[in-house]
Amino acid sequence: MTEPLDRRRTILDAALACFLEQGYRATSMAHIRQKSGASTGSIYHFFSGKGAIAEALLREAIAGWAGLALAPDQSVEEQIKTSVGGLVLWGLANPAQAQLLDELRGLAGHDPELESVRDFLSFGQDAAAAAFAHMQSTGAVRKIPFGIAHALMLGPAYAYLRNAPATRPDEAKRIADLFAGAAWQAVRAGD
Amino acid sequence: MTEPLDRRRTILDAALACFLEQGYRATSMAHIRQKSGASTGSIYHFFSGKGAIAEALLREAIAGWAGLALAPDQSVEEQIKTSVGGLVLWGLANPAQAQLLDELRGLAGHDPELESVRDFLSFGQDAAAAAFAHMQSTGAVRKIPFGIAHALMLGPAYAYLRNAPATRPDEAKRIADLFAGAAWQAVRAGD
Amino acid sequence: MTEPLDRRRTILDAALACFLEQGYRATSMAHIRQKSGASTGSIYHFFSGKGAIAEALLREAIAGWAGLALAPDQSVEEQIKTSVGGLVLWGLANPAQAQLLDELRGLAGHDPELESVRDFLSFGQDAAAAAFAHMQSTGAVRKIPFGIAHALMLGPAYAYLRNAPATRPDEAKRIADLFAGAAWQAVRAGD
Amino acid sequence: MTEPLDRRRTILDAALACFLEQGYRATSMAHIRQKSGASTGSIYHFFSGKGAIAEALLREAIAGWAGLALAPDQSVEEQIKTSVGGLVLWGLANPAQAQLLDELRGLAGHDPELESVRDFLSFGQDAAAAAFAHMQSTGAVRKIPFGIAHALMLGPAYAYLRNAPATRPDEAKRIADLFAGAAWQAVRAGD
DNA sequence: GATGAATGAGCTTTCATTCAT
DNA sequence: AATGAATGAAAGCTCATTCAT
Repeated sequence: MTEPLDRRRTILDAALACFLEQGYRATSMAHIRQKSGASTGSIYHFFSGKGAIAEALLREAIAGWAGLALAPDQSVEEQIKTSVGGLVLWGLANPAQAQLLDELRGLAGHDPELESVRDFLSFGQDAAAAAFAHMQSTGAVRKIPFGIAHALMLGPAYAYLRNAPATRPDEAKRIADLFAGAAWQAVRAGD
Repeated sequence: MTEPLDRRRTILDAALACFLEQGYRATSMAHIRQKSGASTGSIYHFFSGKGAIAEALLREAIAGWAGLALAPDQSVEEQIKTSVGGLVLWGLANPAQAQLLDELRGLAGHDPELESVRDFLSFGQDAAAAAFAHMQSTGAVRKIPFGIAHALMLGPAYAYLRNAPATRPDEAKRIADLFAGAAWQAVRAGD
Repeated sequence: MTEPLDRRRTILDAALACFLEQGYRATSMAHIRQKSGASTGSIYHFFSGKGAIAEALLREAIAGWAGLALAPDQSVEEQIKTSVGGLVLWGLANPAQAQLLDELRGLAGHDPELESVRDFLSFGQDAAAAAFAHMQSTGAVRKIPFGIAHALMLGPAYAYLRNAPATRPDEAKRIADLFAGAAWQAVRAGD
Repeated sequence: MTEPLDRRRTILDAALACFLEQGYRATSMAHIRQKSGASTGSIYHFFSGKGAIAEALLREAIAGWAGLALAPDQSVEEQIKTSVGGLVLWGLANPAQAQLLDELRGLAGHDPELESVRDFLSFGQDAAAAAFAHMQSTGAVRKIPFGIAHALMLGPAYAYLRNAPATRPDEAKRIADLFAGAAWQAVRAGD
């Protein structure tokens, strides 16, 4: 079997490679076509456009990073630290995907072809906001608007990952703990 | 003289208006031409391209925000709080410019036509790194790499300003203090 | 049996709906596929292409309108009035189909994929020409080329139906009589 | 001067040639580009799109045909005969342009890129309607809706020109008179 | 009878930039 | 200083049709 079983998979892989190499904007459908070996029509048979490919990749990338809200038996402190630390660990282990995520987050605000990406990301935000509201109701975290809390917790991680140098796994663990600790300090209920 | 004295000014104003309305990427030279009333040739007489217009606007925007390193007679705590708080105050008072700054920061990493913007921004980073190194040498702040410290201090502000709601001046002050305080807590020398 | 007996019928109905909604040119095979629920392959199993679907629909539409030459025991005046009046009545009662007929008549002249439609329509013309030649041989109508006579008789009806407003049945009868009378006046043997 | 003075003119001429040869729909911007020798950008510098080129050509074509309402000192009968006969004479003398007019009239109803053509044509209709209303107020023509009168007067001419055979000038005069006479008979005030 | 993946030429349009005047 | 005509590569996307299963 020289022919790949799943053409859709081939296209996604090629697109991811292109996006990581040159960025989303600089990647044209022609690039993806050449890299994947699929025809133009085949690509559009599976995806409605460039934005839809990005969205599919983003869903996969984020599925690879555990997600903000999970493990309900953890303490609030552990939940937050796990979320933030997990993001940093994932980002340092997958720097290219993290940069893609960052680029798409930036572009989604302005680019109509990334509307579905915008919706997808804001959906994640809503879930996080709900989880945080619950934490506030137990008195575990500061009574501040979610927008501010979110910025305090994840802003440093996003900012760091944007320009992070290559990092060895053991270092990555220490850095992740550092950001996780800072996030907790920033939002824990005041003394 | 019905003709404005400074054509260059007219072009910059028109470009800023376009960038704020539609974003940098979605703004074409034709848009700027129409909004400014200047001819294509005139625009290229003053600016070498779209990236150069963006850079000029960015320099003006950043000049409007005091800058990281200043007032050498302040304490380290005051310096950091002033820097971070000042960024937040400026961003809440000039939300459109703050969004432009954010968009350009994101694009500069990938877009060749924004190379000079990238250089300009990284120059600011270098100055900030030097100032932080000095603070570390006095023992006032944690001994962590500048990249991490920078992310801890300014990451939350950048993240918040990206999606910040419209804010009244008195509220803005409180929010700025909140981010300034958090930045100081995150990097002050450990207890 | 949830599946309809006649897939061909389903496809024709869907295609007609599409053509009426958006016009023939703007309707893609994909539209027909979606509206009909049939697969691409199924459509091509029954029809050799988009033009063939149009032709099939046109045959049905025209079958619904009695046709030019009929009822040989009528007087020439009645034959002509019946033909023209019948066209107008049919067109006002089926405005959407009439518009489709008009669109296809216009396109068939230029579009290679509508060659069979062109042939079909010109076949009708030939029959009408023969009938008219017979009328001329009896001295009942003017000795003018059929092309001119045809334009005089049916031109007004086609022109009116193209933009006709919605019409109540009783009004339609009066309008049809008006066009029928004018057609007869235009081609009857001169006084 | 080998270089044409007016690039816009060159483009229009090339476009007209293409439209007449292959029809509007079958003509691509690439065809116009090749035939005119102008670059893509140059074409779009002068025209906002294919529809705008068609509109410009249509305005010229119609300007070449005197127009419905003119010479106010003519009798109503002369006005109508001049209009209809003039259309036929023009159409037989310029069969290609007449076919283009016909094609565009047909397409303008459905094609969004011909919206301006539709507006232009309906504007002409409005003027004709006003002129006809005036004729009705003097009692010279039948009291029938303008839509019907318009179809009676011009429908035959349009229908004939669509398929008209090549015609010698002297024959054209006779045919034009025939259609003009029929138009007048169809709408003159009843005896 | 039926499916839908695959094709690829072709489409209109955008755009930053150059340069003769 | 200023003009605007001219450039042409590149973009995202459509679509009728084919064919192996």
